[in-house]
Amino acid sequence: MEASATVASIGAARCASLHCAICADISSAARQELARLARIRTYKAGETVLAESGQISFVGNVVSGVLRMQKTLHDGRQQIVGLLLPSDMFGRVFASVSNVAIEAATDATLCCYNRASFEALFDRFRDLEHKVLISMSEELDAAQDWMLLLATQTVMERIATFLLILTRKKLASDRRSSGGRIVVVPVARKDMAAYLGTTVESISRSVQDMARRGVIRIIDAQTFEIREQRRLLDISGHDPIEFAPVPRGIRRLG
Amino acid sequence: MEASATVASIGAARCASLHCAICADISSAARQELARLARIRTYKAGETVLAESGQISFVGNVVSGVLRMQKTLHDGRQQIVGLLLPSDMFGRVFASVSNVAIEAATDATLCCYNRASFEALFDRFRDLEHKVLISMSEELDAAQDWMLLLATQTVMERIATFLLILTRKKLASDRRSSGGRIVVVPVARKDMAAYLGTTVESISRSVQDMARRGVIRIIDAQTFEIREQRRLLDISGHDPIEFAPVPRGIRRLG
DNA sequence: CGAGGACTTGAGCCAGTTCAACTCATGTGG
DNA sequence: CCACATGAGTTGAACTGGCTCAAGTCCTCG
Repeated sequence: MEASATVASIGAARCASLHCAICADISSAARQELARLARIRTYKAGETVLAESGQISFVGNVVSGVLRMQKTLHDGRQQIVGLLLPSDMFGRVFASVSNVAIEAATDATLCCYNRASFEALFDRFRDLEHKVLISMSEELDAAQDWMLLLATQTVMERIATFLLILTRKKLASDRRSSGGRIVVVPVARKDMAAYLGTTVESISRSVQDMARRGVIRIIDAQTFEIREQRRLLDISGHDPIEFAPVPRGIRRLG
Repeated sequence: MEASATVASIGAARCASLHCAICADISSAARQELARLARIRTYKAGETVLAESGQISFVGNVVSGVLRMQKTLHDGRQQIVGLLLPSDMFGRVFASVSNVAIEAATDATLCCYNRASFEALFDRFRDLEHKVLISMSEELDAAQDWMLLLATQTVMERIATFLLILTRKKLASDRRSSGGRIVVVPVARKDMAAYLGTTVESISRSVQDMARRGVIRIIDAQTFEIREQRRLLDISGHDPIEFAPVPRGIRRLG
């Protein structure tokens, strides 16, 4: 599938304009080098970016759309271990083969760097390697949070947590949003189920139940209005502070 | 509890002799610096090394015993997100507060470094920072594997996987072992349950069942003989190659 | 010896799965 | 433009793996 992706190069100026996590907060020299290496790739929903157990020839970050990182058991059961939203980094430095499959959950645009070339920049630009380490650290935190969620929480609690994380991410990315009352789930029920470790049926039942109880209002299958943030927090089983608007360190989703 | 730990400094020679993951495979200059910073701390089973949401004042690696990394929901439910065995690194660089609690699951000896001093060495010894990045990468892989396990596998499958991972780790650490037929679970049932996302009762039932079916033999509650490796693999739901003896990259447990 | 902890075993129950039927919305081609 | 297939989501009903609660055994330690 990889072959089907459209590839294009971009200028240094445009690279900075794409609100890209890697390019942000690094020296302009490093940014220029990155822009030289950057290749824009576009994927249709369902296409594979990196295969499980496949070569990791490039890394990069999401410009638009959503990627899913998923793992599959040999009998077909699968689990999404992370969703990558715009500005999130994907791929893994210093790893030749991937532990997870990375697929486009929606149509997506990615800013990609040849992995070897990207790693080679670490020697000249220390802040780049540091940035990658910090990103990995946040991903690990998120993974550990998710283990707790998968192992101990009910389906309804998981959904509440998921909605709150989406709200927080939205607040963090655009300040001008309408008080964060509207949440758009960026993926279909199937992916939501695979991420939350449950089934589409159970998701449906819990979501409808929350709507019946007035905690949320269903605008469409992907769009919800949060009517009672406080009760959603109670359901999620988390301390309110964990979902305080625009926290000190914005944790990534995947 | 932290205060109760016994602290002692060690000489450069002894540091290398402790088969310590951080000191291995780095320049002798770096190893000397590390030895100067190293402090040996000992903990009794149950003591806290780093508290959840607490300051991360030091990092290091396990010399003997087992640490558990665990997270607790505010209603008390908790989950072990990683077990740290001898030679594993613990703590988190560039993070001031901890996302997980790190506790001694058994009596343990740790080789510790002041976090700030440790991080300061990164400028002079690039291979040290690289080593930390690789270690974090492996921890992330393990976390993603565990998410798959927690979300999709049955309790029996999880136990089989756990035993196979322990077998592989044992094979990797001492070659001279007796064909890897004997597995010693290094923690009590309660921790095993918290790690596998289940209860002590369910563990007990599944283990007894595997013994009844002749897959394993129970020597004592912590010690098992693997009688039919092949069937254990089938139960685990993994490809045999994933548990090939002494694989290329030895993945950590937590 | 008694207390307490670790592990096992039994019985009942329930959250969430599975299977199946249904409603929409979208797209395709004759 | 309609007939029909296809996929996404919802709802219902029955089933079940694993949890909870309770009662035991065995071992260790003061």
